[in-house]
Amino acid sequence: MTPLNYALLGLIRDEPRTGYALRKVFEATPMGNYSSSPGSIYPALKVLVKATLIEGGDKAPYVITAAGRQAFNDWLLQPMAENEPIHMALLRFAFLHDHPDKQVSLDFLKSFAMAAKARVTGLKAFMSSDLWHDMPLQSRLAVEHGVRTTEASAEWALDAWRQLQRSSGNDIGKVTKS
Amino acid sequence: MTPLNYALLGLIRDEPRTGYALRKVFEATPMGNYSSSPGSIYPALKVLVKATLIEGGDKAPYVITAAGRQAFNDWLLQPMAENEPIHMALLRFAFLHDHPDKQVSLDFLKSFAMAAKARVTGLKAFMSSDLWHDMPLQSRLAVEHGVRTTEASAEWALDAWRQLQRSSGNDIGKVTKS
DNA sequence: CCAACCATGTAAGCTGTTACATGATTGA
DNA sequence: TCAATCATGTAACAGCTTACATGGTTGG
Repeated sequence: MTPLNYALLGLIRDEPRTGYALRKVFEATPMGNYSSSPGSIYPALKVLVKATLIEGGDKAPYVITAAGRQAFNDWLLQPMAENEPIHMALLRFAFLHDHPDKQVSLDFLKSFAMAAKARVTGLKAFMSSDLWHDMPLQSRLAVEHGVRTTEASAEWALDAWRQLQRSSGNDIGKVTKS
Repeated sequence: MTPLNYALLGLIRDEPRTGYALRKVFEATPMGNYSSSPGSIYPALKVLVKATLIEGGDKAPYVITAAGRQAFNDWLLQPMAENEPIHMALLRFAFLHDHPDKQVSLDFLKSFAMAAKARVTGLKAFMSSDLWHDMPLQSRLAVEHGVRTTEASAEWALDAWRQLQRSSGNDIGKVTKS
């Protein structure tokens, strides 16, 4: 299961879509990072069908299967690891939207903030090493960039936590949905 | 010429190194994003030798050639494009350190800040679109993350500009170097 | 002497991209 | 009718990773 596979699976979980509709999503939203063009999407969809995570596809929209839902949830529910690429973690977070329990999203954001802070700590450790002092200014500044953006990431997580916390409450409009 | 090729070329330009020494740099510094392990580095070095951008290599350190220096500079001296991946731009910036004219680095930072701001504008445009309002909170927050970190990027560029501006001045110790 | 590190390499495979091809449908 | 868009696909390649293999050198 590649990143793209999960992205596709998630979009299909949200609502049944054809391959073409999926491509449109990638074109129209910042999810475009996850590929785009036919050469990756159509083969990936076939893989998902073979793995019985989705079904459909003869001009009909793809639909997620029970197994697919299971696999997708397993993936979603892991906390963020320190070495998980940030865009991966964000993808997972975005797909937590229809999880019935808001607390899951809140917990995820906590783990996100922890991971980001751990990375900052790692970079700062490097900045105390011998190597650091011998580096030219431009190189040191480039590392600083990493610190700054990762700190911004961590702050975002905290702000997002607060926003989500005071948001309209659990699972509006999806009571007893199968 | 791949990202890794440029990273290797730059490190060899800074000082002659063996393949192993290059691997150590990737292991020991945040440049580790640009690969690591033998399977990528040694083949890449051979490619660079074949392209006559570097020479050496029989247990001897690789050294950059005149053609290599030329190619590397051509790559370095382009301003940042809006769609250039940030880590690429940062790699280029880091390698500007021994350019005799500090102004080049300053100009690059300006283009970096512009590119970052343009991206923020793009994201904000998306946030005014119809799609935006139909997106669930988590997805919107994920997009916000992009805004926050990209803004941090732009601010970094401005701060870096100031720091570089008041730094020790042009080309210390490299007057009349061929 | 043996573990650890120096140093280089290859083979297989995974992901994804680019570029192309195909044909149906729809609106001006 | 003709361009645009819907819709799907394949072939070729790029770039990198993992895992393995190999042999030399050095320090305890």
